[in-house]
Amino acid sequence: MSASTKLSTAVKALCLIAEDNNSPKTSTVISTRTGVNASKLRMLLSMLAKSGIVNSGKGSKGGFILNKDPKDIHLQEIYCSIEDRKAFHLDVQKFLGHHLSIPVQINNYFLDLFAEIQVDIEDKMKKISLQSIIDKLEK
Amino acid sequence: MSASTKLSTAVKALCLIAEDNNSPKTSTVISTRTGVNASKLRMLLSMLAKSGIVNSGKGSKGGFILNKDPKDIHLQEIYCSIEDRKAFHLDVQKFLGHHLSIPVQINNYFLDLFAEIQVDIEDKMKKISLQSIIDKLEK
DNA sequence: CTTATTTGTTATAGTTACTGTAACAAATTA
DNA sequence: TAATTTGTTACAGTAACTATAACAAATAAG
Repeated sequence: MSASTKLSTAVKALCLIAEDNNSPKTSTVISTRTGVNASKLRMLLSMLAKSGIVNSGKGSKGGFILNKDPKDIHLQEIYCSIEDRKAFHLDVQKFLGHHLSIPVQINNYFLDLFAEIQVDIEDKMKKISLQSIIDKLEK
Repeated sequence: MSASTKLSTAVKALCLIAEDNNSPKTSTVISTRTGVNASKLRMLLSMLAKSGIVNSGKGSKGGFILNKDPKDIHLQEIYCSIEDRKAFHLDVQKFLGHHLSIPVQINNYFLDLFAEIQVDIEDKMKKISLQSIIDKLEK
């Protein structure tokens, strides 16, 4: 599952949970509504639980609820919870040349550039709250 | 080869070609200096040739030369020449629900967001010329 | 206490995608 | 005619991803 698919899947799940935050939603219910496998959802949601975005409960009254107001949940936060890998997978090919060779210097140049792009993307995502996405859906 | 690896590899090749644009450089020579397989370089460079960034010549005096001033070659142009796939591979998972279901709406939301990010990245790349990269190497 | 439910995590089998290389026709030069 | 080099296709090997299954641990209910 790519970083961007994970992100959109997580947001789908969070929107469904937000519909009624009084009754926990199980991974099975979310799976039925989103078409995403329940195991996979549990993997994503357990990561969101670890970073305090949702609460999870086991057993017959178990499931997932939001642990924060949707106004206070931002895309960047969700993204960082579910994605270890730096960035949207912007990489360069390693080359074992000496320090001042062109390939090595270009690698460093692009590592810097891709890091900058990553920051830009995360800044953009910091400005987007879960609530703002929910508002757009209700239109 | 990921989009970003392709891009940095192409720039490496172009920088080496730019060193002396009077004598064409063969894929074998560029391969030796970059550590990238010659066949793969030919694939990349043939795409750059199709979009007019380099000229290629076959035979014993053949090889690749730049077809433009490095000041007039921009990263975005290089990127678009070598990459069919839209963007840095930002995707969402398809879901066959009805038109107004949350998963479908979220998919559309993220497709728009990722398209916006793609435009941001390309705008950034439009401002970077091959010459500006070469200048940084000579420092 | 036992049974049912649900998360959290690991494992697994099947498939897809990527990687590096080879191979060779077509074009060019000598 | 022979040597060189691009441009393109093919291919085998490997790595990565996908979807699902499986099950221990925790919780709730009867």
